Amino acid sequence: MKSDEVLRAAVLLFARQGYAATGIREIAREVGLNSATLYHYTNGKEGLLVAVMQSCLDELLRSTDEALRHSGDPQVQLGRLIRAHVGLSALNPLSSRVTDQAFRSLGSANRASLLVLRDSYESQLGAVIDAGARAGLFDVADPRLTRLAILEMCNGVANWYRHAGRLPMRAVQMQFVDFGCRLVGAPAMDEAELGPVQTPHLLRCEPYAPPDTMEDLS
Amino acid sequence: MKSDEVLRAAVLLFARQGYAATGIREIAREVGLNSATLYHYTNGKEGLLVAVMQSCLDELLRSTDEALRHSGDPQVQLGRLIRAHVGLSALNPLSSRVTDQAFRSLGSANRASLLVLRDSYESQLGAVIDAGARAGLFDVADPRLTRLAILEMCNGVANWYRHAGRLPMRAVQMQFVDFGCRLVGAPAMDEAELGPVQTPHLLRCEPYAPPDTMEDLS
Amino acid sequence: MKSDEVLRAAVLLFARQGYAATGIREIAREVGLNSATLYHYTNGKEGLLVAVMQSCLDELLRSTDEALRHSGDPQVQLGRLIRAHVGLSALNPLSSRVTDQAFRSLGSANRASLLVLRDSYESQLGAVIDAGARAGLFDVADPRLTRLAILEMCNGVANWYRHAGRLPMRAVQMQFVDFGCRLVGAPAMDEAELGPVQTPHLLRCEPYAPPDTMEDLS
Amino acid sequence: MKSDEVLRAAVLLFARQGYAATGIREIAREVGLNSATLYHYTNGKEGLLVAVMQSCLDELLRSTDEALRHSGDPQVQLGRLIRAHVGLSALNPLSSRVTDQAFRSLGSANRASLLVLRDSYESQLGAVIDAGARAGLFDVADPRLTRLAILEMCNGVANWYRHAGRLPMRAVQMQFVDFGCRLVGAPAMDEAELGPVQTPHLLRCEPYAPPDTMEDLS
DNA sequence: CATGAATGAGCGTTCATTCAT
DNA sequence: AATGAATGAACGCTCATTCAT
Repeated sequence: MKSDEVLRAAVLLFARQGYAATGIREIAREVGLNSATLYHYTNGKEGLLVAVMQSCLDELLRSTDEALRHSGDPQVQLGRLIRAHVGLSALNPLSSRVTDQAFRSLGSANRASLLVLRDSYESQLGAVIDAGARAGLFDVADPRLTRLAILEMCNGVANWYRHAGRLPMRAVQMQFVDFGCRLVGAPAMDEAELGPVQTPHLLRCEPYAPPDTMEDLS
Repeated sequence: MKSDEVLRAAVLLFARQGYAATGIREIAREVGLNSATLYHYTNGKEGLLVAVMQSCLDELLRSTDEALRHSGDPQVQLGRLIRAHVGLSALNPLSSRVTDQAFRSLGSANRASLLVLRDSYESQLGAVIDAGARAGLFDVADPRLTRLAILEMCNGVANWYRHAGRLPMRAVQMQFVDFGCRLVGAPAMDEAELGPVQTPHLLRCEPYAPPDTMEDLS
Repeated sequence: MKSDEVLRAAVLLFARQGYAATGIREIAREVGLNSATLYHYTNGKEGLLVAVMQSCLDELLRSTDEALRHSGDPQVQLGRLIRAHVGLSALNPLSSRVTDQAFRSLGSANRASLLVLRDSYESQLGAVIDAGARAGLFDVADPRLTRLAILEMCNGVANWYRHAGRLPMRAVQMQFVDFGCRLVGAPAMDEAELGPVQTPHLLRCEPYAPPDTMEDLS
Repeated sequence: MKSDEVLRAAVLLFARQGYAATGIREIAREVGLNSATLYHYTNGKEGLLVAVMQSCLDELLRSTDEALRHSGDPQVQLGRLIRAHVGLSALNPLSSRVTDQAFRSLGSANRASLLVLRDSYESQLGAVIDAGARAGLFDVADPRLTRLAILEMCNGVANWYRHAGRLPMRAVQMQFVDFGCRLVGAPAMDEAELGPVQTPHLLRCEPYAPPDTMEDLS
């Protein structure tokens, strides 16, 4: 669909240059449209950003639900949470990056409603860590700090992961699950213990970015 | 000095709104100057950004040197590296944040020269991890991934640390040293083993941001 | 007919917001059409305006003819002219308002041809006043100024008359006939002397505007 | 002053083409400025309009005060009110025209505050008519209608009066005072009875419009 | 040291209109 | 009869920067 093409072009440019530094004429040019035509497919520049962040956060929450539903064991939950988060970020690095960095570019109404989604995710992660700590399964000195460290570590994946990279996504996911276990002081887990694989969804707003154009992402 | 006031105002606004979304009139207004006058103190908007990033990266490299010089033991080096990095980020969260996020706003010449500094830091961190791994002191499956995880985790500090926060800086530093040890699979260290305290420098470009104005940083 | 619906929507919006401030998409939306479809029913935006002004001025001239034909007495003619003009404006306030104010929005060709109609009306009014003055029936110091005063007074009716108002149209008409007589220094007339009632026509372009939506007309 | 030049250019174009149909680049070109420079002298397009309407309505109210203060006799008050209003409109026809027609182009905040001024004027006129009627000095069948007729008649002056016209302003003023007396059924007054001459002020926003450029005002 | 004035370029957005379907 | 798609032009406005004073 054309409107997805527009979305993908927007994400590509937002990720490369930042939201504020990207013009809608630039986005339009990328998909071969006049800038006016772009308004048939979108609700304007902020509308594009909202669409991206919305679908990215929706998917994050959806996969979070699925991750937590599988087991009541905090360590399994933590592992599945990280695997899902990393999978989403690795499969959709540009959308994830934009979602992470562009809150401040939103108008206050949109910012508020999207922050609700992000906060919901973060507090679910926090709850899992707290539960593991209380149950004596985790060895954490400061659960809040641990949560922040894990979060930044996982969010960071979008900053460097490239599809054409050295490691397949599955390996990166499992490495990060291991990082998570280490950070909470829990024993290592193998893939079998995590339960059924969660396949991350490719978002309709995620552009295909040829590897060489991504050099300058940061 | 007046030019430092300007620098601090710029950092404050860049951190809050992003470089592209901040106008130089806005910066000038913050320090009670006409926007034209500002050009007596600076080299323009990008000049301000370069000055901030330069001094932040310089200080990061300086403290890195100091950290590595103290001991040849990879674990001590890693701990001191993290302690310095976290200290710098916590004491100068706004400058650190700007430095981390604004590479893409630089012209290509400035970007290239500043990336050299950042890459130098990152490769020194990488070298320490590799050394620890080769020496059998660390238990790392993929040194490169480990380096990235540690980096993002430390960089992330600038996104949430507040001076008026729950934990004193020293506690946060030691927590992150512990996170680093866990990630590389090394035993925990206490403060004594790290050697003489490294006092992070307060950058001349770091603004004092009243805690309540920082709520909306992300 | 659908094309009349379009016309009425246009008049409503032109009267409320002005011609230049009204978009054709807005007009189309009002009648539930796509803006492109609207071009099947009209000759574009200016075409709509021309149609409105044309029919309003045509009707003004038609009722003028009828008014003058009935009697040769300048006072009766003046009274019938005013009664007709006020009746037309009161029954079609929105169309009249648009017709009065939108000459400047016309292209030069259309403006010229429609100004001919308006000038024709105004000079017929002027002729009646001149005739009454010459015949000693009127007491006017400056016929031209008197004509202008009467004209503006009558045109003004469209600015404030509302169907749901305090006074019925007939009463307003007779009041203004009286105003006219006073301005030319002629004795008052009662409705009988004016001859057969002239029933103003409801223009096909006159929209029905619910009284509460008309509060903000000026 | 340059900002007055800008104001005058704006009034000229607003009067000729209407507010909505006038671009700020057009205004800027008229005074030989870049459209951006215009923002050093003004608060933008609506700011220009507000300045014009404000000063016009202020002056109307100021002269109204002066007119009413001189005498308690309703007929003298009415005469002085009309003389002042017509004088203001004749000396500043373009500003008056814009002020009369552009309420609907204002944002709601500005519209509300300026409507207060206009309503204040209109109700003072209404009060004078009511007083004359109650005192038996006037012979009015419907004071409200009479007020509207006088208002439209006076406002209309700005639509046709030209400085280079046939009649000097003073003559037009006295003619309209006479019209007013006739409309309220009061005896004619000569200039002496009206009390000291009120000299209307030339507004700083009133442009000098060469007579030939004003042909197309309506 | 400081500023008001100035500008070309560009911003996000809307415009009236056309045309293939 | 109706519309989605498309566009060049223009909208009001802000930008970083320069320069004479």
